Amino acid sequence: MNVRQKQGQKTKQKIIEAAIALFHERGFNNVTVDEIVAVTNTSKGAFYNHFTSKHEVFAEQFKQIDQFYVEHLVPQLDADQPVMERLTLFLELQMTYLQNKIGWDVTRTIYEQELSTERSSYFLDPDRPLYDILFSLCQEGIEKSEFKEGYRAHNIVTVLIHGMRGVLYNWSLNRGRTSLVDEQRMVFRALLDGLKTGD
Amino acid sequence: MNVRQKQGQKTKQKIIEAAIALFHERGFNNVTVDEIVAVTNTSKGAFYNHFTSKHEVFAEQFKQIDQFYVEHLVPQLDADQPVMERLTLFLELQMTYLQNKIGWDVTRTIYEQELSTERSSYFLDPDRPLYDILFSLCQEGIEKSEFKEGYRAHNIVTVLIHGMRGVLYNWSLNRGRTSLVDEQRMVFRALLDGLKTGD
DNA sequence: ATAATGAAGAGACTACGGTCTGTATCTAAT
DNA sequence: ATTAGATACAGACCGTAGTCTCTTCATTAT
Repeated sequence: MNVRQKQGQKTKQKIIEAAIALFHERGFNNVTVDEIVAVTNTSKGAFYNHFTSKHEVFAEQFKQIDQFYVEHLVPQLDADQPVMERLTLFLELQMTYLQNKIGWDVTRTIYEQELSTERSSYFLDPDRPLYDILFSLCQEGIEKSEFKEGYRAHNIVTVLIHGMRGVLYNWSLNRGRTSLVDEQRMVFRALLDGLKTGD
Repeated sequence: MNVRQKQGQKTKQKIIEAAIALFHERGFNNVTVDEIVAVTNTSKGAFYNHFTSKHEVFAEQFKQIDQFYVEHLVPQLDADQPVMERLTLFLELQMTYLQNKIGWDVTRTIYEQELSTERSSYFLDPDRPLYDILFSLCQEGIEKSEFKEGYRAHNIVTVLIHGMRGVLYNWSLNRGRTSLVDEQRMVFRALLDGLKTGD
């Protein structure tokens, strides 16, 4: 990385940090791009050279979310446990993390952005790590006959993703006034009960 | 209603009809308020006198959705059938209606608006007819022991709403490329299976 | 009949996300 | 060493949602 690129990355990082701090402080919608470039002593030109939109600054911390799942949540899952137990634990840990570390405003902003923008969507990216995590768990679950007959791993993942979306959308809609962890528990208890083999 | 109010309502209606037509024609984001007031020979003043935002013009047709549920879907439910059957049918009819008559762009716009605006939210309005429909069905289901022990009607409604939100959000996100009806079937089969009494 | 009130509406104006053009400077090819 | 190209950045500019002020005129009170 040469001098020029290094300078660019420094500016980009400076903007990210200032923006995230401001968003956290006063909420995404109450922070303007003009303000971000003002406090960082940069310019619109610099900002839009590094990001395609104000929303995209979020993508930075968003990518860290899946990273966190892979690095800190998956290792907590005990491979000796049934897949169902592991799924339940994963969902519990995931939602706890989102509720306590990420917060509803960031979640809301991401959910809003994904709907509004024509640009590339992270939710629709099939290579998203979250999908791999769920897929391999579901695959294993099917092999061990923990799921009802007739389900393909892909279908179960779809169902689970729908559940997550519903729970997270609703939590965002309620501006964090509901308990994400409690609602998640209620929804996925029913969902997983409906998916598992009746014995 | 005096002359003045009558004139006001006439203007409002004119704006609604023109706006809905334009939205339907070219998509919500590609229609500007300036354009709407131009084709209706009105003004920004008139527009914002009747609506608090461009999004709100949608609310008009949105209210018709619940109206439709009450007037056309609920009557199709056979009270002799088990509640579970009726719920399944209701969801099927609901999603078919949304897919074929309302469309993903309108749905997407509503879902986006509900997240973005600080203003009054229709989704959060406890008096929304949809909630009554679901609540009374669930209440009856509990009385007839069709649901697992321990569930309150209120909880089941919450779970169902989460399911709907997830399915509809995802469908909007995919810009109608997935089959809402099929995905709904998959999700709610699992969900209702998990809620019903195991016998 | 006259005056006061206040809603419906017109349209200039503001705020802000995003674009466009221009400039300085680093890098790479000759 | 010189030159051509690329890129980080500055900041003027644009488009559009939403606001503010002002006018008009139906309605109501006196």
